Amino acid sequence: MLHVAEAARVSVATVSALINGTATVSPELSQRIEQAIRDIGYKRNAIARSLKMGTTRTIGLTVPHITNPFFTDVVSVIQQAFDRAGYAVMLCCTDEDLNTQDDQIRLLLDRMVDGLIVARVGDGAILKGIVDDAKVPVVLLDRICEGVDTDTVVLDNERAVFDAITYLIDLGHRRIGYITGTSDISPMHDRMTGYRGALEAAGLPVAEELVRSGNFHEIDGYNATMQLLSLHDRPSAIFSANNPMVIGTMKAIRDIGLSCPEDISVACFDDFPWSDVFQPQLTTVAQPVQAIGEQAANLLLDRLAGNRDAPPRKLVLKGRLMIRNSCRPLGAVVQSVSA
Amino acid sequence: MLHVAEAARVSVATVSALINGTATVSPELSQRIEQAIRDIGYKRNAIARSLKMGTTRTIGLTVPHITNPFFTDVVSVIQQAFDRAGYAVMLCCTDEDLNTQDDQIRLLLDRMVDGLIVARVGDGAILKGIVDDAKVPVVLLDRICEGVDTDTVVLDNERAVFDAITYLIDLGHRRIGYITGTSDISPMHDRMTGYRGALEAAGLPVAEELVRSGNFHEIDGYNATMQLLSLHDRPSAIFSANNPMVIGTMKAIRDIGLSCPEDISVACFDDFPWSDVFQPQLTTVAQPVQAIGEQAANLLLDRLAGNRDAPPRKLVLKGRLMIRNSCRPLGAVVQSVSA
DNA sequence: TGACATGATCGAAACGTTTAGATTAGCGTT
DNA sequence: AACGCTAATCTAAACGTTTCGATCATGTCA
Repeated sequence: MLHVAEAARVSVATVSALINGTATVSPELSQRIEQAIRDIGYKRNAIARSLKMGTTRTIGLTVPHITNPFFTDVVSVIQQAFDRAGYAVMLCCTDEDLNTQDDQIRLLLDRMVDGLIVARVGDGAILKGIVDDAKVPVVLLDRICEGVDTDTVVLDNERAVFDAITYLIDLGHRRIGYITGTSDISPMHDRMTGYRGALEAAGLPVAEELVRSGNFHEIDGYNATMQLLSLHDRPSAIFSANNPMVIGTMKAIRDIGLSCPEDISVACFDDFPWSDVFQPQLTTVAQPVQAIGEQAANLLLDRLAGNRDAPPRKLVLKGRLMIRNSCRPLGAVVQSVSA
Repeated sequence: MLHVAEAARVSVATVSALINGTATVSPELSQRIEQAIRDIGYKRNAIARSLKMGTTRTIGLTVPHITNPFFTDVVSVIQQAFDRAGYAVMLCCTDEDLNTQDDQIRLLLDRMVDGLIVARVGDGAILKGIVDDAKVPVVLLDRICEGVDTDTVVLDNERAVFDAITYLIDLGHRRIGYITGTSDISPMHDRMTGYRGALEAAGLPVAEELVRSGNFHEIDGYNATMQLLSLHDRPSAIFSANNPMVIGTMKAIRDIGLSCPEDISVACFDDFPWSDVFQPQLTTVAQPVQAIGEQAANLLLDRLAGNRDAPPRKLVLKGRLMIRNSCRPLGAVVQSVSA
């Protein structure tokens, strides 16, 4: 900018005024300055600007795994929304690890991000501190965090799983295997509650040997399914509370020589693009990814636009059961007692 | 930092020296400073540091669509690699649009990213300028860019498709539909060359009505497939040069009442996690995503580590044909003349 | 014609770091 | 006792912006 000012024989203040339109500058000088900018190929240094202004027009986004199709979609939507608003997005993957998440949030804050969208957080100490100190606005996604009071958008996980399990019960299934992630994060907890709730509502016992938990990855789903299928009284249906793990489930079913839905019915959480073109077409609980991403982005953009003092807003969205052909009716259909 | 210095009754220079270890500071002062840092909860401002140092420890990454599973995986790998190295990653999606890409690269450069990984670029004017002016190191991914001479990692697209088409020919297919993206970017061009090459090598004619191009999206694949299937002499196999488009292909086949592989064989570019658990299990050309991401990251990290003057390095990786059951043998198997 | 508002421009401080060079104190040599 | 050397610390400039307040010319009104 100094060079531009010199070339145009004006002060840097005038150049700044012209660029930002913060003051009127005469047509004559305007032209000289614009010419100089072109000649020199001047580009404003956003870092210096950020330092002075205290804002970076950058937000931080952390998710557990970008390869989980739910997060892939959400990241995509959020990225687009902020792109439109002129913000850059710094992306971090926490690998479901709390320490990693804290480190990354620290990294993002050091870099002075203007806001944060955090998906699937555990009870991160750092996060709690940030939100309490009200340094930058934070939006929580997909997960409620104990004692952290800030904008949040989550799914009604309990209801979604309740509906899915009830659907299986209505089909006549009585022994329904359930595969969950580690239950210390709220969606997993709530989904589990939905599972138990549906069984209880139908007057069915909750058999603990039918509930298996893993660490969100395909291999965990594989192992869990292997265990379920080798029970002497094996389940007639399996619900996987996590998308990557259901791949493991399908592989285990295949490897053990069974087939879906003939021998065993399968349903899972999170829809994916291929779900209705291949066989079996998986019955899934679809999250409204577009809405989730947009709402999260809007909440944060609203705060960034200056609406700092409004009380925390909690959005709870509904999942949708996508019924396809991976679950088969079992004997006589019994009506369950649904809420 | 000023507050810390005051609290510890030292100069800011001493604080800086301690934090960065750039000079020895006495145990006495060290302790006072560390105490002050804890008391105040001081965190170094990375923006001010960047301004002074001229480096942000941030890189820019642009891809066409993060929802394309190939890019999802590559982004994931790259993100991890830079995370390990202490770099932040700014992610942009170009939606296959050249102007968008130029805008985003400009945005990233304004923010003083230390380096750039650009995937699937067209002949972006901005990009050419950047690389030529040698401001920041750039690594090109998945795509060669005319006249831009910089580190690159690409797949041997021609060979990969050549092999896939040859496989179909070996199965007895003679009329093989081919669905491509817009052919102005090199992978699409090279894949097409592979297609034609395989047909020619087998002494088969290239029927232009069997080649359809779309704009990378599912709907384009759907439309293209509909056209191919309504030809009076329809193809016995379809190869889709892009992953999202093959979903459209499968849907079109289903909607028209045919089935794969019984009525029509299908293969495509880019593998995905579900490919071997559902029916039909798609035969695909798998790219070594892990290696591609890691190599790209390493090339850039190497430049960032100071190796600026080494001549541009071009890495060409091999695809792998994953043969599954979506392509069926057709009549007598004929040996093609393969290179 | 003097007072005054208006509009255009500029000088300089500030944002929070890093770092070169200056200063000071302590200590061993001669 | 004067000297130089080393180690520890500090002062101040710089990075590239934005912005407050000052300056100055010009036109308007009484």
